[in-house]
Amino acid sequence: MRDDDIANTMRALGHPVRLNILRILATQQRGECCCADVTEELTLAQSTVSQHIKVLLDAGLIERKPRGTRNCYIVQHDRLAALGTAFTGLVVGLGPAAAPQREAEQA
Amino acid sequence: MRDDDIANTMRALGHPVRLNILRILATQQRGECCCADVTEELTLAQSTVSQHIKVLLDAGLIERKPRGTRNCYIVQHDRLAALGTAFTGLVVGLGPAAAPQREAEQA
DNA sequence: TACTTTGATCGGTGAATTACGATGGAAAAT
DNA sequence: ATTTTCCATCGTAATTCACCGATCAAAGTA
Repeated sequence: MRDDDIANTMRALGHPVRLNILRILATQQRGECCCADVTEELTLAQSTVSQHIKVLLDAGLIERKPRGTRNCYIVQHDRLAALGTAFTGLVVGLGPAAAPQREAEQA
Repeated sequence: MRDDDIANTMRALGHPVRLNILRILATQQRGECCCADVTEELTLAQSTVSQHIKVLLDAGLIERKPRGTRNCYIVQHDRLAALGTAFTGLVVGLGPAAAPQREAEQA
């Protein structure tokens, strides 16, 4: 993962609403979670939510899964793990301390 | 660390130039590293570099240390560690897998 | 064949970001 | 005291972001 990628993914996570969306997606994942579900938990317009979702999508942090008339989204844990790894590498490279370290992922 | 903080810090890291600055700061840290040093490694204007530094500063990722006529900057490893922890917590909260995990820091 | 639901996408607006050169002020050197 | 060095900050232009309402296509339902 090179700097541009890391920066991109970081930026995708660099908005509270998107962190929230990720969380909503994760917690409701048992039942599959579509755009409408997310929207109704966030006081934002559907188009805005859709746009945030697109950002997460482009960053590879979630995946679209068409389900009949609706689109469900699932968190890409391996992508998150990859970022964790990259971050670790970065921080390790940065010096004496503070190296988060991932340790497990994708089924 | 709440969502806003995480998002802010992530956004600060969400630019390749800033990742670079962080790295430059870290590697040259033996000698202390000031704005001019950074600037001459990046094909960017001094004012632009200064601005990027300010972003990192505001995010608490680096610290300013006045050294006579110049300002030196040092990476705040504990802050990086804090972000690592927060990220870990987030990812853990997000589900089944992929939990980066930090394990050491500040002298 | 309508009609509805879902959600991506378009167009627009205002705010923020990124970049630059120029200014100004503080400390060091002369 | 004057000059030089360093760099934060200001002003500005171009770009991107965050948000909205409106629209349109696809798939399901009547």
